[in-house]
Amino acid sequence: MPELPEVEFAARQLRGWAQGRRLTAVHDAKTRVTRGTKKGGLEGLIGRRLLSVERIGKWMLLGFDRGGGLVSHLGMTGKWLHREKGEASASHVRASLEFEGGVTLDYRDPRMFGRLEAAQLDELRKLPTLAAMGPDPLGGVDARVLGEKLARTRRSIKEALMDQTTLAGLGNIQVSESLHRARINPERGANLLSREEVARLAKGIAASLQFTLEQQQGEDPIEYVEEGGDNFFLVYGHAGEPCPDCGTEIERIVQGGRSTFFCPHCQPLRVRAAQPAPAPKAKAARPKSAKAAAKRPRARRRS
DNA sequence: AACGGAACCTGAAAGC
DNA sequence: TGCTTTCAGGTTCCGT
Repeated sequence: MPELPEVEFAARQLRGWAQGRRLTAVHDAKTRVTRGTKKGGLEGLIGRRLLSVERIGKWMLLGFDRGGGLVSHLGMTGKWLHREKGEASASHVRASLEFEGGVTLDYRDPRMFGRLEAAQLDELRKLPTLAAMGPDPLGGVDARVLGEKLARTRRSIKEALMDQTTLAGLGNIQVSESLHRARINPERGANLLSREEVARLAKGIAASLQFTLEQQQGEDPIEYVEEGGDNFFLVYGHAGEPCPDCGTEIERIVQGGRSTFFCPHCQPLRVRAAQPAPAPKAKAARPKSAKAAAKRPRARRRS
């Protein structure tokens, strides 16, 4: 699903496709995606030029001339698609923006967890969620600031990092990946991490975001892991498969109703002296097919 | 105030 | 084979 790297990629695509162009028409189906839209829907933006695309965590803020604004959240399944004139549109398109020069941008969102709302740009900035957003971790995380935030909560580190006021833009995937890189167990108390662990975590977060962003290149629309895209992640979606570092089976647990993936050997719950990795049993290969790699085990039914 | 959990939504996959 | 059930997840809302 779209998290910070995917939204950053989407923002760059939107700039390339439409920045500087004037909006000539909009079509938006009346779904909950555009719920909350001020009267007049997106039509109020017609005739205005797209000046800027800003990313705030997983949100995007599009700035138009004369103070116009459009806020976009991709939810779980949303994505912006560029469509040439005459090209057939995809399924589940909830809104379309037509710009001068034959550029049409479709907002596709099968599960409708996304959101599009037009209003004055300065009004949109005041939306409670946006106003409360924590620092942006792309490009580097201030370990001291992060440590101060974490010290104030007794939640698990997994749940604390999912909170957008801690850092803006981390989701279920990036949190699992970052904790693995930092070798921290997801169930550890956020306020109980050592200074050194927080420093490792800050580095792990930045590294994971950077790595994920590097996987998205070119003009092609993004394919999310859940859709069968390549699962290049270290632990996310790899339950039951060997840890890439030590070969131990990666585990899946549920925290706050969400899946967490981690390696019990590299990320022990109790800090202990370094132990040798279990005898590397003939380094079982990761499944090659994207489908198989993306698959995660279902929760076992109780009998 | 901080936290936990349900609701929202629909396609895909598992279960029967 | 085909119908039914379960599951995923970001944010919001509500109850404790």
